[in-house]
Amino acid sequence: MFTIGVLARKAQCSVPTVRYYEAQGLMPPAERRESGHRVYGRADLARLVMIRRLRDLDVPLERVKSLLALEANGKPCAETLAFFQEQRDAIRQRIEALKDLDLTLSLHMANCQAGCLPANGPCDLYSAI
Amino acid sequence: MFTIGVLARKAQCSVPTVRYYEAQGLMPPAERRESGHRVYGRADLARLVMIRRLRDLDVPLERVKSLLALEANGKPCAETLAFFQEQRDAIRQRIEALKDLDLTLSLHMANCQAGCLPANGPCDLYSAI
DNA sequence: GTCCGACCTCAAGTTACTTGAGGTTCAAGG
DNA sequence: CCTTGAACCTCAAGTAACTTGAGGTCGGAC
Repeated sequence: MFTIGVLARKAQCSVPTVRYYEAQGLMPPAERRESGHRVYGRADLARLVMIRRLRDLDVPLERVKSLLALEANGKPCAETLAFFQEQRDAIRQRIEALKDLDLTLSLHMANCQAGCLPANGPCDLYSAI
Repeated sequence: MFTIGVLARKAQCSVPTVRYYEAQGLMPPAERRESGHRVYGRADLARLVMIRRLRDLDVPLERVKSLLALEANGKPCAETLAFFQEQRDAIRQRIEALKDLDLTLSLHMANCQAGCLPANGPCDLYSAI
């Protein structure tokens, strides 16, 4: 059992974001202390982490919401399985794109250091494309 | 020389986005035909692609703008070099995080297929965390 | 007991686009 | 030549996902 601040830190997001998710129905209404302060448990953290992961992949909140609802309703697994497959493919594509960009930047930086840093002159950003 | 539609397609973004970037001063005011239609060249494409790449890394538009301005002003290269280094580090971290998530999803899917698909029952989303 | 950091609510602001309305322009076919 | 549908134009308004701000309460260390 922990506070919203601790929850947010563990899930790597801001406190207002957690409250926002609750307001949007992505997180269940949190239990409260007498004082009105929210209290969270392990399940809440798990759910929040999952939301954040999906958001990192740019899955819209609405889709995250319906996916979580799907799980809660105990609907057939095939639907979520298909979704995960899709996400995994997206991840792999993204990894490839990032590797490509990494290489591009490295080349650009090498050019930059070789030709332009000694003279302290400008370097051509577009050469990186 | 090509139209805004062709430019957008080549840079993998929408036509309104290109116009938006122009309005925000990220793209230079495009040349126009008599008709008022915008006309673009290779340099424009290069610039737009760079903007999109940086945006894919969640670099805010303001930062993209100042970076491009830096290049245009012919300021010392060290500043942009540092920026690229930073971006490259971010990319590498992101690749690692994505690989991790990929593995997690794969494991989850395997569980899902083994334990839950035959019975067509629900599978626990949180087991993936 | 008091003080500071963490919590509360509610409203408004921000970023980066997207969508819609209402109207020209271009180019391929009849 | 004419027309017709896709692509272009401007300007205003809408959207997603947060973030920030104002104004106030709570908790626990000194």
